[in-house]
Amino acid sequence: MSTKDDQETRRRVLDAAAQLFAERGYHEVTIRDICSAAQANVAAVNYYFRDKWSLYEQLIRKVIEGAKRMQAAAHASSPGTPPEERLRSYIHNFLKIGLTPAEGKNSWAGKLMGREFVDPTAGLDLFINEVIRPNSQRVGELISELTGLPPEDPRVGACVGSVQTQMVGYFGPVIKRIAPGLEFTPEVIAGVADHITEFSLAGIRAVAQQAAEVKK
Amino acid sequence: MSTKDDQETRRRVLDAAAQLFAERGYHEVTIRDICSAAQANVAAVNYYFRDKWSLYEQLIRKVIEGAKRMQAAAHASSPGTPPEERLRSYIHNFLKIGLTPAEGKNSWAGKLMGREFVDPTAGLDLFINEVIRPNSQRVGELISELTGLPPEDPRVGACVGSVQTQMVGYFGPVIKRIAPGLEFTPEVIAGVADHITEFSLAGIRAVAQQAAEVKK
DNA sequence: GAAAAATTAAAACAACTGTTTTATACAATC
DNA sequence: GATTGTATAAAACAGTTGTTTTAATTTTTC
Repeated sequence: MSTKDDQETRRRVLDAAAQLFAERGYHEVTIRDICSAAQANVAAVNYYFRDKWSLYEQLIRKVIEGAKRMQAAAHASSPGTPPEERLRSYIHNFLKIGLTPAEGKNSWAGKLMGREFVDPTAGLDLFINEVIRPNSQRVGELISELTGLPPEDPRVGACVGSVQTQMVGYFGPVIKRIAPGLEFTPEVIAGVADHITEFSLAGIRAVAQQAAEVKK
Repeated sequence: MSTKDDQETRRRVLDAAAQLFAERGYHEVTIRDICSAAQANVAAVNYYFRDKWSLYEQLIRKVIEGAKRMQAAAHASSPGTPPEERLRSYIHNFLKIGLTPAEGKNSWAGKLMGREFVDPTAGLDLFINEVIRPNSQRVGELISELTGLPPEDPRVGACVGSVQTQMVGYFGPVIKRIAPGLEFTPEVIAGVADHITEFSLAGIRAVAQQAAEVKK
């Protein structure tokens, strides 16, 4: 029926590619790197996946799927939860996905996402459209709820930006150099999430208060 | 005495390189691109600057110098100014350097700095050590003053991170795709700076308040 | 104005990239 | 058991990169 090793090298290539892309980014990884790490021939990538990009795209889509599932789960938190706690769990979840270091099986996914913020490819557009944008909208609704401002208000958009940039900043290349020894253990991640949450909630309330004063 | 065009092609190459590097980043610009834009021969880069990297490094160092002068001027604001306003002018200055669109003569400098956050090279290390780090320290002192916490306190560091990431976020690739039509006019920049300032001041005060409560 | 130095131009180099081709081994199908 | 389809391997290809070489030209120096 099936071959002795039924697409086994295909999987090896896929695994090696995930690992390497997550570590170094799309442009810094060659087909030869991948095939060498997967102990396969140079032609394997073009044989199983049409070309280098299609291989990468397949991985990106996996990441997006995973992120969507995670976020859906996170947003489905008990409907009675106050917006403050919904914001906190959103932030915590986002950081957990992206910062948890590589060990478990799907650890490359978060790294790859972070990579896209640093060394963007066309994959970033996919990611933004399917993950970031819907999330921004929900965060916007949350902030709208917290401030009493309509979701389209530019001040709400600015707050969404402040929340997102604080999170994304932890993926970027600067943090690693400013704080080289920083290990992202679950406790550290939770601490970061708490800080961003408290910091942002205060900022959001200030914006709301100022808006109310202007209106008066 | 001096040549008819006294290193004129050298300057042309340098100008073209600045423009192109700022637009596309180090890796995406070839020597041939530069020389073609400068209407010089392919060998010009290697003749005047030893190699591609040395040319780039020279530009990075110019950026750093300019940024240092700017920051020094910004920090030398009247000594009686309250920390809130010092923070605001710091943020505004940083954004102005980095976001003001290309037209004037030295416009490429800010773009190049932003590029390093997106597509980092060894130049980022120089920039971090000579610009970001000293600035972070001053912002840390500012926040220390605002919160009453010692500068080494991790909570102060977290606040510094929140301020920096909000600013750097506006350089990244995500903003351009979330808000594609956004033009960074002086008014928009001032608006962004004001938002980040108010947002962050509220966050900082919240951290201070929580710290005071814990102590009690 | 001749010799020396500096600059520009054109071509060639060597290394590397993604991809394709060709050949060979192997399993499955009839 | 010959044929067909699939998987691996090795080699070659075509394009691009940064860099160097070799000549020709211009400019400076004496």
